[in-house]
Amino acid sequence: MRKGPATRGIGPDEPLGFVIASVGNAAALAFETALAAVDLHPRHFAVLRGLRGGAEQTQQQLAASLGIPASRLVGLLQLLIERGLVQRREAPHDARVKLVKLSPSGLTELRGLLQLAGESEQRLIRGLTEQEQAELRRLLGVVYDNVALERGSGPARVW
Amino acid sequence: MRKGPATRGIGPDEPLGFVIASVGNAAALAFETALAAVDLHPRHFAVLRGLRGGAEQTQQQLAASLGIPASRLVGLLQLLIERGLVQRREAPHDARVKLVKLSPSGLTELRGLLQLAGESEQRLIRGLTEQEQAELRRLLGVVYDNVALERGSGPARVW
DNA sequence: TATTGTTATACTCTATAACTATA
DNA sequence: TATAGTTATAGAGTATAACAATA
Repeated sequence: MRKGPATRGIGPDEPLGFVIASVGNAAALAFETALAAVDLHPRHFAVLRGLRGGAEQTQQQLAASLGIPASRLVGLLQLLIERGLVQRREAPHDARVKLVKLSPSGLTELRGLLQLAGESEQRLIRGLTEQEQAELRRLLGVVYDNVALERGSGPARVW
Repeated sequence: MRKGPATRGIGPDEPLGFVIASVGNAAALAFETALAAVDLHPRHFAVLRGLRGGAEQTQQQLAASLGIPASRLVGLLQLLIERGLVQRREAPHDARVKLVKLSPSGLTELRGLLQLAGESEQRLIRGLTEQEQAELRRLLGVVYDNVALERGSGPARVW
């Protein structure tokens, strides 16, 4: 043998950019699969996550913070409200505005989903020591910053 | 301040799985943007790449190796043939079968695209030493293998 | 009957443009 | 006029099913 270092399934001459992209895609798919077990999609998770602070928000605010058109939020909220995970009421001072927030069971659900995400993640990083995990996070952080630099703001949403 | 370690744009408590996913997505987007400059999409690049060996293949073979339905390959090939990047002929022994391969200019084009990918990648990993790059590759390789283990085969295609 | 490439169909996801009701 | 939420519309991308030619 000649060099040594040992990336097995991955083709050592595979461009690193492709490796990052395909591993990232696989990570997203793994989480999507995990979420499917509770019949949710990552985009619903993202909405719940956007409400994690607990405070009431207008749909405009929430949509803006998620980086999606308000019209798209409508359908996502509909499902979450049907399931009792999100509460909605008319704003007292302006009948046009609606305020949404996480319901108590929505908060519980969100915690469960984060747990789920953690388990999915554990399967991804199985075999890495604590130090290696930290190093991976640090290195990806640099890449993340480079991307953020190249585009206007931070990397786009995954879903 | 309280803890310290220093992933800047990224939120140190962001789950590592999400970090991988969003960085990977950003890498894919960056390459897509780079490809748009020559009016191609990553999926066309993938087809060219599938033909990189130079040997003739049937469309069935090519589609299978790319993991897409043969019907989907039709449109992709159409564009590439129009541009003279791919050549197609009827198989001599079986009139149902068509054989495709990279044209000479297609090979040139592919080399240029790989160059483009390399430059895009360099912008991603800017600031990492050679050693850090190798380490990142190694760590991602482990994650890659974990994913490959979890699902049947290797991580899915990016596009 | 079976297979190759192709076309038709149907479905999902998306953004943008209307629309309504308030202000 | 302007704004919040909603619904309608249109477009892209996809997989599957149907199809025509050949084996």
